[in-house]
Amino acid sequence: MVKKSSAHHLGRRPRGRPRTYDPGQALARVTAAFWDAGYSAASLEDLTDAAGMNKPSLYGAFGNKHALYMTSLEQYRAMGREAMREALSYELPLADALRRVYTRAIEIYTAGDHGARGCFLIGTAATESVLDPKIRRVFADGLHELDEQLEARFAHALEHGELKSEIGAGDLARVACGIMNSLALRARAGDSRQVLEATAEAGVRLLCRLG
Amino acid sequence: MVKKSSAHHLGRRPRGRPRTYDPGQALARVTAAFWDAGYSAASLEDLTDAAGMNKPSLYGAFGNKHALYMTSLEQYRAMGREAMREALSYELPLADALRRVYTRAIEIYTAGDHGARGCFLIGTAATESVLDPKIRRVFADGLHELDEQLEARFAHALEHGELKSEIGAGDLARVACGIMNSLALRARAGDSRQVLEATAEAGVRLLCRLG
DNA sequence: TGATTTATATACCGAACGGTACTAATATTA
DNA sequence: TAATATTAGTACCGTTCGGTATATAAATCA
Repeated sequence: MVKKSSAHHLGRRPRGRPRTYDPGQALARVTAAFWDAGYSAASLEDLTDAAGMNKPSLYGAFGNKHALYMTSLEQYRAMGREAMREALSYELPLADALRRVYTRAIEIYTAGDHGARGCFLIGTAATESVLDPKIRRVFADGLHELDEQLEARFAHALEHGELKSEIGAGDLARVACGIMNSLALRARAGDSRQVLEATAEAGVRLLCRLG
Repeated sequence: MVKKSSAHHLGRRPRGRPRTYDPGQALARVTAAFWDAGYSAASLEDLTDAAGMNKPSLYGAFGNKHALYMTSLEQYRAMGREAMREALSYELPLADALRRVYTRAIEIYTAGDHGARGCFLIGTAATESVLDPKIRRVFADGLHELDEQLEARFAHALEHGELKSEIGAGDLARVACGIMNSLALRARAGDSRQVLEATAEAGVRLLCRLG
């Protein structure tokens, strides 16, 4: 694993030969490789090429392939959590907040050197989830975390009279999350940005009882 | 590929040694193996074990691993198309028709010897879709085929005054499809049947303007 | 400057991969 | 029953897999 000595942390160089890579950047490039190919199909050579590191260095920094992937997933979840937190405004009207969420999601899902890749969790962890309980745990946690962020926003809207619905905040959140999941899948399937945006807008209208 | 001689087709035994396997059943078992592990992680040994066939026989019957997977996908799509066609009644009210669609989907998604596996396309083809254009084509076609089945039903409802909405049938269909996609992902993530059913019901209500 | 520490780089390991010759078995046909 | 056709089964092919032993390079510390 990547260990920072206190010396390095304080600005003084650590003892041995210095790294030629930035751990966070290397991990992000590894994530990109996993994102394209999936966990099983991404070979260690793909990953070292992406990271610009050789195998022993990569192993020394992040452990074996499985541990590296788990770390990749955690980094992605942290990014996604923050992106959603920023987008899901409590000051904008509910519909506008949801629009920001979907717009930001579409940005993430359609980026990628080899074309749109959707959501990293959905695109790679879902496949492994049946036979790998640890990956399933992270995948499920990722879905539920978004559920909870959305549920809090819907609960706020229901409590403040911004939205009237017989459907509870939890169920509204799961539907809203589902629409986002669907954007991820459609992006990976190659659907156009226009289709993604239209689907998101229809979802917003249904959820907010507009139109 | 599996070839049937005209003699066999007419009930007369073909010339050589007879098969000890049923091609359709073997393919279904291969599908189950792919469904659990994904395309890349399913080894040829996994597949032969599942099918009860040895490697040369499997190759002779269906071609190489990629061709076998494509055939698997096609068989699944045919099953799914028929299941949706049956469930999506034009005689029942729209909400009840959608309920049947989601109920049938949940049945398929939660079956599986190693736990719920979701949708075969979403659980396995989505991952490969970025780097494999042929798989992406089948994956996208699968999504769009369901879109069209649903769109036709929504268009029918709008035309016959069963549903009033400013949102077009196409967008309604993509949202309805998205909710089903989300059921597939949540099933694979291990969510309970109860959660899946509640999410589906909330989707039906939103789509049909109930509650 | 020599010892120590840490990272890089090469070369290699045994195992598993997808795929295939080759042989044996089992049926029809002539 | 001999010839032919088709399948089943074994054993093996070269390649790639994830992972590691070993040697070298580059820094600090004493």
